[in-house]
Parts: sequence; C-alpha cells; structure tokens
Amino acid sequence: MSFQPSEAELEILQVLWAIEPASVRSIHERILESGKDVGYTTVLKQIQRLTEKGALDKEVVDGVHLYRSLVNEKDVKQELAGKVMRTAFGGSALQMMMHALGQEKPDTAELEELKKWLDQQMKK
Amino acid sequence: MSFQPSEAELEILQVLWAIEPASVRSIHERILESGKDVGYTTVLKQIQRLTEKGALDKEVVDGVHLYRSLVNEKDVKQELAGKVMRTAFGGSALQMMMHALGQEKPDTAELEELKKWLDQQMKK
DNA sequence: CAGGAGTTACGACAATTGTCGTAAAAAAAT
DNA sequence: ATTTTTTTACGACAATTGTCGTAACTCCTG
Repeated sequence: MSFQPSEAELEILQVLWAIEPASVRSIHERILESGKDVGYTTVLKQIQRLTEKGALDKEVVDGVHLYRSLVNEKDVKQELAGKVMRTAFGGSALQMMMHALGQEKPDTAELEELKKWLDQQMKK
Repeated sequence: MSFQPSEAELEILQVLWAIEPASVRSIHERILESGKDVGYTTVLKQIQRLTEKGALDKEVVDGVHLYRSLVNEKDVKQELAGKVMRTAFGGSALQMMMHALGQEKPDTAELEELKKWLDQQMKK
C-alpha cells in the first residue's frame, strides 16, 4: 500500500525501514541521535497514529511493543518524489533534480553513478 | 525570500508565475482548467492567506485586485525539491530522481537533456 | 438612481499535524 | 509485596490546511 506520510511520520518510517522491528524507545533514540529533539511521548503518539492508520504493525513480545512498517519503502518514496515532480516540476524528473542540487556542485561519485544509470537507460 | 507553500498555495503560485499579475478570477479559471474543481471563494481565501503571509502583493487597478508573487520561483522550487531530497533520500538527488521516475520509461527527450547536463557537469 | 451581477472580506468548520502532560499499566528492583 | 522505573494509553491544545457560506461592497445597466 502506498501511503503519504507527514514529515514526522516519515522520520519514523525511515527509522523502521532501517532497524525494524523496533521499540518506541529505540526509535526515539534514533531520532534524537539524528539531531532532532523531541519528547518520547511525542514519538509514541506519532507511532500510535501511524498504527491506527494501518501503516504500522504492532507486536507484543515479552511485554515490549515492537513495531514494523506495513508500507513499502520504495512505494512511499516513489509517491513522495513523484508528487513533487508532478506538482512542482510539470512531471520533469530532470528539472526536479537540477533544482534539488541548486547551485551546489554535485559530488563526483553521484555524477558517476548517474552516468552509469543514464547509459543503462539509453540502451533500452 | 524562500517560502514553503502548501499544496493549494503552490498551485496558486504556479499560476501567478505563469501569468502574473492576475486577478482572482483568472487564477480561479486556470485552476479549474487544470482539472481541479474548487470554488471561487476557496481560491480567494488562499490568495488572501498568501498575501497575509507576505508571499503575494496586491495592487488595485481600476477596481480590480491584481496579485503578483513576491517569492522567487526558483527558490521555492529548490526548497521543495531539496527538502524531499534531504528528508527522504539522504541527500541524493539521483536516488530521488530514480524513484520519481519509478518504473516508467523515462522519455527520450528528457534523457537527452539529462545527458547534456551531465556532460556539462563532468567537465567542471 | 435602483437592481443586479460580480468581487471581496470575514469568519466558520472539520481534519490534520506536531507537541506534550498526566494518568494508568506493566516490569524491575529492593 | 511495596516501591520505583519504564512503558503505554489518552486526551488536550494550538497552528495549519482545505473548503465554503454569507455578508458587504463596487460597478454597470437600464
């Protein structure tokens, strides 16, 4: 199922996609580590809302509640990127990418990879 | 000034960037044409809110209110794309683009342009 | 000038979001 | 088993968003 998470929700999903299944505590810790300062209950609440919405699955193991994502990472990200591409860039992925990079010099490794991908596409 | 518009706000900004300065009526018409069905007063309200937020400028000419954008198109789009790139794709423009394209075969013209841009970048 | 037609202002409402506080429940420690 | 610490559950609140309805105001048109 595709799902359009809010910003805070996406943050939680990202953590889950990385370390699922996870407890609220570990998710909270991860988020703190990433620099964002937010209370434990705030994260818990978001997790509960995500669960209500059917985006997460809860499982109680040994008294602890463990959560895992029910939404597919690729789908969600595709939706996110696709939406911006459509609504802001008239459907042009290239326009979107160029704007995203802005004036910053894209790093070389990225460019290399892009080139590889491009050659691949051209071939088809 | 950079500005992070909501979805409905972005729609209005897009119209303005295209035909500014414009009256509420013409903006509303444009939006209807684009397929979205929404009332006149709804659009008006959004425009008024944008104006309150300082994103638009109103000018009364011959009794009609004409609006124009005070936010820079490139900046706003850069912000939009950049934010998704950072929050969902770990800062990788390439990842974002590939997800945006999804399984669809990117159209050839786009690829050509991308190639051109890429060569340009590699040179630097 | 009076009556409409079109415009604009204002506020209202429900849904969503981000954030907590506090209470209740469960687990761990003494 | 009583206390302490953790975890969970439940609201609660303010801000934002999308959407209108209705009232007020402006301008033509006859």
